[in-house]
Amino acid sequence: MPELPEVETTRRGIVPWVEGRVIQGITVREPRLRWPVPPGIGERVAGERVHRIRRRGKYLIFELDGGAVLLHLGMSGSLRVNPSGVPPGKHDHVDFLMEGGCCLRLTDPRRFGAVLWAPAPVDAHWLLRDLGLEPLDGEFTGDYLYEHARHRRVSIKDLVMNAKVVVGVGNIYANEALFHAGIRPGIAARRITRARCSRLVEAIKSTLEDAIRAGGTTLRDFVGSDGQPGYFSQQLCVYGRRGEPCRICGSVLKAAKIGQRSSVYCSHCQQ
DNA sequence: CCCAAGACCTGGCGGC
DNA sequence: TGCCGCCAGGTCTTGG
Repeated sequence: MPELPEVETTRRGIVPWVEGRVIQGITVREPRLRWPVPPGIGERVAGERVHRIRRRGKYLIFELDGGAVLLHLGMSGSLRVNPSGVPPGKHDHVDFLMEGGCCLRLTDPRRFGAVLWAPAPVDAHWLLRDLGLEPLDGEFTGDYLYEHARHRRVSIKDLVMNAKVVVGVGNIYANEALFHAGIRPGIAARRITRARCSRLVEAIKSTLEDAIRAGGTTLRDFVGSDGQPGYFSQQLCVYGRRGEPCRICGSVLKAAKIGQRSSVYCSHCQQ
């Protein structure tokens, strides 16, 4: 379920093991991910130092000389640091063998993840170039959201999940942020006032920050990169709580399909 | 350009 | 216990 907080938690977990170290080689057991893992990627990156690991939306970017490895966890991916020599499991598709002997392992049962090479300038890569603002960036404001919302016929939930507007807001945190902002997920974006856009932007920021602080949400198959689960699931107000009482007013939470995705909301607290 | 729906995959769950 | 249909974190692609 990696959304932005899970990806950021993963990034922070692997930085001490990867940043500043040389990649000795890559083992690709299963190249059939969202896009095929490029056949020559091992030769391209072997012997290169990872200068920095940064995040853009839900992409992890390993910056090397002359380009970067782009990594996406899809819907079911996770990255772990293993001591080398741990036998791979069925869904352990790619290993990065690091200087010092540890092994960064990508596990992804559904294979919606990606491992790609992006030549410099990395941000011009076709997967990155059209991405919208980072939600935690100061440029992401109520006015920015309002300008993107005011002529759009899609629901406000679809709009905040649109990566061309703002990155990193997936189904879980869209539901949560709309609850905290008191906005029904199915309302047309064009009907949201500037003031409510501001409230929603603040809710998106605080929800993501709280989730990062908690180490992400634990759902089914996500485990933090250090092998420990995150704790944000204990703070979820609506996601996965259809039929349960609202934590604020006690009303039974309702569910609806919006833009093909399940949405849960409180019909009393959200208007 | 905008929007809705389809596509890619596997695994877990509830129901019978 | 076994099988079947449904559902799930994402997001690119297609067609209207």
